[in-house]
Amino acid sequence: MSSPRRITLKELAAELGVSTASVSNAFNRPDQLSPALRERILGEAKRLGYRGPDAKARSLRTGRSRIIAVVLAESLTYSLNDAVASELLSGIAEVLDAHGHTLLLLSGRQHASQAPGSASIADGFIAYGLLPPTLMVSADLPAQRPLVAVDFSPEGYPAVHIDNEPASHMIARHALRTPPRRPAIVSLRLTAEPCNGRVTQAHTQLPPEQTITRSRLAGFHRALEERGFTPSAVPIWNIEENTFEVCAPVIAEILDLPDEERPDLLLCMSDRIALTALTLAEQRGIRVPEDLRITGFDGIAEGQYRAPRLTTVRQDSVEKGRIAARMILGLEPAEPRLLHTALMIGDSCP
Amino acid sequence: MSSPRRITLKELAAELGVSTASVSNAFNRPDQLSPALRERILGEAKRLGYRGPDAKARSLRTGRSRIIAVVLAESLTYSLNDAVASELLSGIAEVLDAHGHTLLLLSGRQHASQAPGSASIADGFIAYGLLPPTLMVSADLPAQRPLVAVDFSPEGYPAVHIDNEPASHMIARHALRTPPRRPAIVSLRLTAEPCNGRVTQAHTQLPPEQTITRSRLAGFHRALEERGFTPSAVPIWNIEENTFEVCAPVIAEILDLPDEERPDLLLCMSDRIALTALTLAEQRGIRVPEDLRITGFDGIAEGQYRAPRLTTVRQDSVEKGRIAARMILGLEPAEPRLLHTALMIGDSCP
DNA sequence: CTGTTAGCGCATTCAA
DNA sequence: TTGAATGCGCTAACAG
Repeated sequence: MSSPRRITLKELAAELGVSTASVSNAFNRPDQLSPALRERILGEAKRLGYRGPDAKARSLRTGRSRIIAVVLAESLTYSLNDAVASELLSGIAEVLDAHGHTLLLLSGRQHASQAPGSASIADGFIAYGLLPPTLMVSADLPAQRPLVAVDFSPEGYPAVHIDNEPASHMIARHALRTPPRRPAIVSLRLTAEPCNGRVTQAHTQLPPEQTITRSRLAGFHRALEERGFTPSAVPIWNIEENTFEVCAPVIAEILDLPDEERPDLLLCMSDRIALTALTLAEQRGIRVPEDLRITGFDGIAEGQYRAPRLTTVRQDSVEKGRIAARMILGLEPAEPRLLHTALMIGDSCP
Repeated sequence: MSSPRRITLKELAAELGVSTASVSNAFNRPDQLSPALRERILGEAKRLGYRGPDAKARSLRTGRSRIIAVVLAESLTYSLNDAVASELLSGIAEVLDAHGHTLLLLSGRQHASQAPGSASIADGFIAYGLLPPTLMVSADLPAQRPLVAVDFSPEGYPAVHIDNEPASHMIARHALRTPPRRPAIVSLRLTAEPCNGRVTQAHTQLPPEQTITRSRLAGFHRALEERGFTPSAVPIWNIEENTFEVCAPVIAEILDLPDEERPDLLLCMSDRIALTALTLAEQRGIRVPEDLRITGFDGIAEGQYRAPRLTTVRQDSVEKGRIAARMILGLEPAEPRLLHTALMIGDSCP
């Protein structure tokens, strides 16, 4: 079965006895040729199975591919299963779609090792949570390609953020209205060295521009201080990956502490963490919120459908994606943006 | 701010006083030049900010882009929020990543209208749930590009499926062991005309090759018949989109029927539908499984973490994605595949 | 081991 | 309104 090589524009032109320019125009600039000829060309094209100009050649020639790459910090496998990342992608996809662009998914890891090539096909980049290594080959060089950052702040590029510190302060403040005996914090990727468990003095924390976690922690700490707690005395457990599987053992470690040591308030940095805590607490017969109050962060749908409903901070990740996409398409100025969040008081921490 | 035009391979070669071939080889075929020269080239490249061969030109020249497109039946916005579609994408991404390929996301709709161009950049296609219109420009033409179908069966292409009919039969058989008084079916995109509500004789059903729903219905009906029910007497409600928002009103309609008409068994064609039913039943004080038994389909994580745990059929969408990806990369023969499913007996229908 | 050369398929000048 | 010519940046033959 010899593949009947895809017909080219040139061949189509030859077949019709017209110039390649006319065929090109028939597809790209209808006003540049007579309707009659255009119709004839399009008809013959369809008859011969010519589907229009080849994207590879077209993008080489024009320099534009109508492809925007999204570079994700985590693996695609992980990101696609994360509600927040998925929502971000939804928002991006919505805008790109509406403007005839398509979405290329890259992961930071893959990107670094192999296939450093396919990146340069994109007209622009949206980076989520980290700066793609291939783009910072030499940091002192001027920005070479349009890039918008989401949830981190690389120097020299516009970034879209939510108000992490105030949001965290707000929810912690709410939670602390009812004074806990033993508050605790469950953070997400806070430490420089991977750590699934209790954070100690030995751990160094990631720099604030590399992780939103630091801002969230700052917000928690400010609220704790205001309520008369000593922030440094409040234990922190850390989690490296926002999945049930990774969260569960850490949460179990917390919940299985002796009654007199077990926290009665968990300030969690994501809804996934909070939901895992909710599930494991249920399994152990720990009552929420009577014995244990839990707060989340993100406002993902799953946390609002189940009972008890999660007390959390809602961030609009879809909108974050829309804005990033509009920026990269030049539909709005590429300047730093800060989105606001909303406190959602559910049943897990009334 | 004049953008310092990206340096080209040719310019780099000139700068170094070597041929373009050597530079190309330095990046693509290390064994084709002396380590010394290669090192010199790579060093200078880094110094000048040359990131390697341009993907656009490279793909034109070689004919391959290392990009695989996934064409989704629904909008990207929808698909990215659907657990099953996300899992499929995860599986695909996992394999593509591992082999240095990247993932281009296309939606059937967008694809049809605009940007028919960017599709031809892909080396191959994985179509989920529908045949991309641009690919069937003339059906009688031989298959022009590698394509693998998932969850539907276009003529002339390999397809990856699960055993929908036996799986549905299996779960319905289980559910009917405890004879219900009033069983009902909640289907997903069963009808040719969009319908969110009760399905009547006036509705025509989609042809089996276009929707897996028909197979699932057949499985349910076979089990009903075996248990002495008249399939045609069992009411069907249909839902067009697998989201809480769209499911909720239809489920509400069912649950708000007078007690003596309300079904006491819901055979749902997706976990999302079943979970919505679970949530709405809870809100109404309808006890599951005492007053209402519910079965799902898919085996998504969300259904297994919550209480009561969903009785469902688990399909491995991730593996489905892996297989499709391996086929499109030529890592395994492109022939029809049928994946098996597993009955998961939870609390919603013991 | 290194250099020269000829396109990949197309969009866009410019001339007719 | 149409056609001929040029090269986008690169890789793969081939020649040296």
